[in-house]
Amino acid sequence: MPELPEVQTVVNSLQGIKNHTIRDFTYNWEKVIYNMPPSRVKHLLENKKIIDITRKGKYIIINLDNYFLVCHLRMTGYLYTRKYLNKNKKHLRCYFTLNKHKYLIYEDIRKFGGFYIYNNLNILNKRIGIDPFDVNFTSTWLSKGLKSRKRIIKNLFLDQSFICGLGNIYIDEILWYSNIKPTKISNRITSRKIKNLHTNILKVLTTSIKFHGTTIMNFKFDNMKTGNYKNNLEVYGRDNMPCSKCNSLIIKKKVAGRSTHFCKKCQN
DNA sequence: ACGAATGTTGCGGG
DNA sequence: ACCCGCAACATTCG
Repeated sequence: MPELPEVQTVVNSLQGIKNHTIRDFTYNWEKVIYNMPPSRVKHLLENKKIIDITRKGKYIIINLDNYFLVCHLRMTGYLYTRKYLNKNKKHLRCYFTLNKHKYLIYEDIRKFGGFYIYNNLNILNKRIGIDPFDVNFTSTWLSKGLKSRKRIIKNLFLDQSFICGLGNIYIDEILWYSNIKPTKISNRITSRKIKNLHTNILKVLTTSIKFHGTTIMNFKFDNMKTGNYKNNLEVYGRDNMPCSKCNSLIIKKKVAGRSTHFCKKCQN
């Protein structure tokens, strides 16, 4: 569920804990920290100050001075801060007790998400590709990237080591705006279309951030708020409904093992 | 009622 | 290089 706009929405909603200090860590699910046993975390992060909260791709990065607390929400993770803690929440997986009587709380229905704790961001930066809001993400960069590969465009965009932050929903939307069919091979997309594609990536993501992302089923931020970009969706979830450009019906079929929505007439 | 599908990622294998 | 299938897990949909 959470793709770049949703993750950015969460990051924005967490800015209030900047300059707070971690006092304690409590967990009730053993695998909530991907890269170490959670029993070590309390000692490691105690009294660490939150310098800032940023994002790369779909990763939330909490800078703790000499440590980085990195969170990935996967499908159903909720990360939020509250003044009070409800320990009875069914899907509460862990929480950080901060000073000033605040909590940083992590819930996750499906238990796919969780945290990494790193000394630096080398591993993360090596694993994931360019973020669409990175200044180096230009249409020239995109053009080189697409033309040097022969990959189905939907697969390529799902590959976070190429571009990070796009997922199933926004890829379908972006390709529709760009008149590119999801199965198009990357090196056969014309330069003119690539230029337009680059613009549409930024446009769709920026607009969605303005609407606090898309809530289809599970996405929530700041404990219970939902995103409103859903009303702007042109193809995702609109199979058998008319394309707003040409009126023919939106198709849904599996591409890259994922449900993919597109207009047969507009996208080629 | 039960199998399929759900937005993600990382892995092994072809 | 690249793609596929699957696993991690809980809930909802048809």
